[in-house]
Amino acid sequence: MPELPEVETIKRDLEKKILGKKIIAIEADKPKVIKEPSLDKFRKGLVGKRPKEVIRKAKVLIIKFEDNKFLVIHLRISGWLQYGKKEDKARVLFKLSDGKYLNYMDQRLLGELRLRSDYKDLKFIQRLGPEPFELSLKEFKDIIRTKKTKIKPLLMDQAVISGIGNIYAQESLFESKILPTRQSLSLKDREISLLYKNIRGVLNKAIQNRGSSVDTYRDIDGRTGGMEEKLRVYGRQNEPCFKCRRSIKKINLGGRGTCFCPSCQH
DNA sequence: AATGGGACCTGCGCGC
DNA sequence: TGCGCGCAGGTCCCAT
Repeated sequence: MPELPEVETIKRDLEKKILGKKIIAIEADKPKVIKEPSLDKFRKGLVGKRPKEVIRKAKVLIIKFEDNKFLVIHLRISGWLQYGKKEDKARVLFKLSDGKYLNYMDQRLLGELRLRSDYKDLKFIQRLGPEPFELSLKEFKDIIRTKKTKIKPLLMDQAVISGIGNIYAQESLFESKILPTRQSLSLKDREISLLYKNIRGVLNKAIQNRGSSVDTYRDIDGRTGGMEEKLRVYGRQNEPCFKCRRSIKKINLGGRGTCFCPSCQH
């Protein structure tokens, strides 16, 4: 899915555009993405209600309504939200009191929508580890030294650290000159410190640039991000490294494509 | 506990 | 042009 920076961008835009606007009607072209409750109850629970708060927890987007119910949206890989006119490709469509629409877009239909009286009791929320911004350097070091696994899959393990996905794990490791295949236990103290700094730096830069649109992700106006042009290693296999000009390589790690510079990263 | 594979889905680019 | 394959920002579940 969109990673932490993309979801944060959506959250901030939604706060500006939909708070206080009543839901007038809901159409579901693909009701399967609504995981709970039934479509009928989902519709009855939301029509007539106004969103009063938008929350982001790692990569999960949560909209709180005036009756204190929560619409929990997990965008997974290809989910995004478009505010404005009605979209033909919307999987679920929320008609709003200002005459506009909030379209739930999701090419691959892997995303999930839930209407619940709480979100904190959801299993996948409870299992989330701290976000990078919630961690002190010391806590980060302790985490890195706890697990016996390769550093890249570790960074992407949401139960350990939440919010980092496949793009920003690669970017953070490239900036830190650390090979994605390194055992986390082998990282030197200064490498962990550098990684800590670079994870925050990469995520902050991505937020400032409104996220990466390398594929289906768009902001709520349907516009691309801006970070995709500033990515330094993701998707650059066979292209020259920005630092040393040698060829970027791509391998498979834990089932995910992983780009790195064999010359700069150790 | 760590790791690998498959599942969930659609759609794109590529080679033949 | 058509077809099969691999691959895609995520995560869960199972087997080893």
